[in-house]
Amino acid sequence: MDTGTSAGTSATARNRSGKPTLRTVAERTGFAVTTVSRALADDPRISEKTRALVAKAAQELGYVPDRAAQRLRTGRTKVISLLINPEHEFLGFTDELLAGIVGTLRGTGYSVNIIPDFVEGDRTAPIRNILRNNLADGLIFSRTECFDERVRLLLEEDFPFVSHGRTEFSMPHPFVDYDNEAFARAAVNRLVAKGRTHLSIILPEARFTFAGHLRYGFMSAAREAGVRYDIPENVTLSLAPEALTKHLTGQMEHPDGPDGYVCVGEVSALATLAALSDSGKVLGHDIDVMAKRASPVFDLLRPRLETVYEDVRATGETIADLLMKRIEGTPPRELQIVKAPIGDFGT
Amino acid sequence: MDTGTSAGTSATARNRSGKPTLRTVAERTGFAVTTVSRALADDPRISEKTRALVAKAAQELGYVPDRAAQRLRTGRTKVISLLINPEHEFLGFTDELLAGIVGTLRGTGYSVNIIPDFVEGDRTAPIRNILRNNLADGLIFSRTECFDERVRLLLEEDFPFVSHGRTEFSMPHPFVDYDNEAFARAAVNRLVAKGRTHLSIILPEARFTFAGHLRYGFMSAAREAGVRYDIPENVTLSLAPEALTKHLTGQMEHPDGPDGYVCVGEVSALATLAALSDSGKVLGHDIDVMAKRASPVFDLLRPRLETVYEDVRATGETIADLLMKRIEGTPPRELQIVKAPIGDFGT
DNA sequence: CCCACAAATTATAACGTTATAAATACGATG
DNA sequence: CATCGTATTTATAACGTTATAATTTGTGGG
Repeated sequence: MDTGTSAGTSATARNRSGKPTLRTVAERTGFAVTTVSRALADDPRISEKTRALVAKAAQELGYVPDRAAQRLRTGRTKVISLLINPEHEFLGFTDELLAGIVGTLRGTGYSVNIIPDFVEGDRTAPIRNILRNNLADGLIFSRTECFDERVRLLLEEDFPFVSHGRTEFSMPHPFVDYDNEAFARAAVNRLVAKGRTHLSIILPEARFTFAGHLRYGFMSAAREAGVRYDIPENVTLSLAPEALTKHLTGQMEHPDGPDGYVCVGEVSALATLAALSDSGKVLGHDIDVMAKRASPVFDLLRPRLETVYEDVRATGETIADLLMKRIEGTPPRELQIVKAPIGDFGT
Repeated sequence: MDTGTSAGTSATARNRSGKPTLRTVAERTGFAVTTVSRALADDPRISEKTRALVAKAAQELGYVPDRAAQRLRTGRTKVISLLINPEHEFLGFTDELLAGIVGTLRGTGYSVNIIPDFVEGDRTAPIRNILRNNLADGLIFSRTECFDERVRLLLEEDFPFVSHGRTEFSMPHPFVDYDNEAFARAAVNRLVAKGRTHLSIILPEARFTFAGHLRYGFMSAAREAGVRYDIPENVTLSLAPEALTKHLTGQMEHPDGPDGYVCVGEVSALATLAALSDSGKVLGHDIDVMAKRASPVFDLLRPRLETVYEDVRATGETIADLLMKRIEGTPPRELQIVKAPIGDFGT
């Protein structure tokens, strides 16, 4: 019986910090701690009536399970680790990815834990640490390489993860990627349609898988269209922005330079616009530029570029979603998604 | 005695997952679990000799303490929570702040946990959750308001935190802020020195403390210089970027519009440049713009703006630093830092 | 050689949870 | 009415650590 009037007056057990535990709920309801634990987990071995009673009492007491205790007992951390890189081709890449991930994980009980992924040196070190110390139930990372050590290690250890970007391993693993080949093709085609005959692109470092996709899409579309193209060696998106600008300016000032550029991200696009300005060329007249944008601030750039959209936030949401499924046991082969470019150049 | 040759062959206790625990180290060394625990914590009650022996054995076995168990026993989580906001006046603000925090916390054993801070609704909700579930040992957040509910709550609960930005409460609390008043003053002075006589600025929403600092610096410097100034009502940095551009374009097209702008961040600066372009005005001729930048990509903007630098990454480092000190007991009054603008306009 | 006292180590319990095994209660069956 | 099987509940132990209290060891003084 619940008196209803004596809330808080009974001498129910409370721990040192005053927070209710399973024991508090047990004493309040008269059931054993084990029963309460099971009732709250909706264990079918506990009768419906008891489950309802316990749920009500827990609610009234404001009981929430202690994460550390659950973790110690079960070995599950309810933590997802995200490896973050300091550098990206997009501005605010991490911001957006994180927003997507965190937004999706909201209400699942999982929290997101940030681990720096300093690209120099051994990229598996932070992962080994997570595995060894059992710091997370799942892992997310980006800047995936063709033969990514991290993927190899995680597959070996059978640890749940979703990568942003594919690898070239034969063994399937969960990933969310963007169709960079399609993007590059579309950009080339659009430049060709505008009458451009000499195209160029600055690629990411070759070790990253998407560099290959971009290169393939760019080259094959250019060949099919029968236009000339240049892909500079030794110049990648990893270079400092000013170095990119300097390179592009030099290229543009050359009498026989490219008249059409494909830009893989915002940094690249800004560098191209700067070079355009520095070399005195006029967008749409001397040169055309097609870019991929990931953030709405791109619309603030002048002169306006023709772009398609890569929704990094949505990517984060999908990644979180797939990771939850992976943790629940869905096989890797069913957790591979390639997102199409959004929108059409020039609209 | 250590045979030296039988590494791994002895039947030392290992837990289910095969990871060494205190017990493993205890059996290996012959000491009690308690002794090992203390030895590893460099407890002076344990003799030097024993400490060395235990340390060596732990090292050899690859022992690392179990976080969940420590957390359950001590109540300390070794976790720092960071509330992140989806919107900011800087591009990649979270990226940079996070990089600073995570970089500094590296090697301290603390990890960073991300909590979304959806500005609509009750901003204390996520914090209450952290307090109730004991999910962290310390808290970091930004976008601090003059009378910030979060600060009030955390002070009340005596929970360690460092805010990015001050409040106007009389009770001291730890914070790291940027001297926005000095920035605004300097920007105004520079515009005046360039002969500008009618200045404007778009401020953050008034509830944020730094809006007041900017306003005060801007207004008082303008008054002292005896120049006209405009601060639009109902137009704040919270508006969508296009709305900002539209507003600014309208202002610039007005025959009696401002001839000098102070921009508080990159979004604002980009909007101003876009408006400049859209209204056909020329930077340096019709209008001058002074901005605060936080990222190196700013250098890619054309036309080039005169800027000072706010180092958000360094801010993150300082915040993490202060938070560690706060957790160790340093009083709040000693943990208040205001960072000066870096660099000089026009250099 | 015994005792007091400090130094060093150890035993025990507890943090809050869940897995395992054991114990009840409840009908239905013969 | 004894018995069995099932449904429901409970007792016990354990996850790996650290705080508290108890014990052992060592040392110098009388």
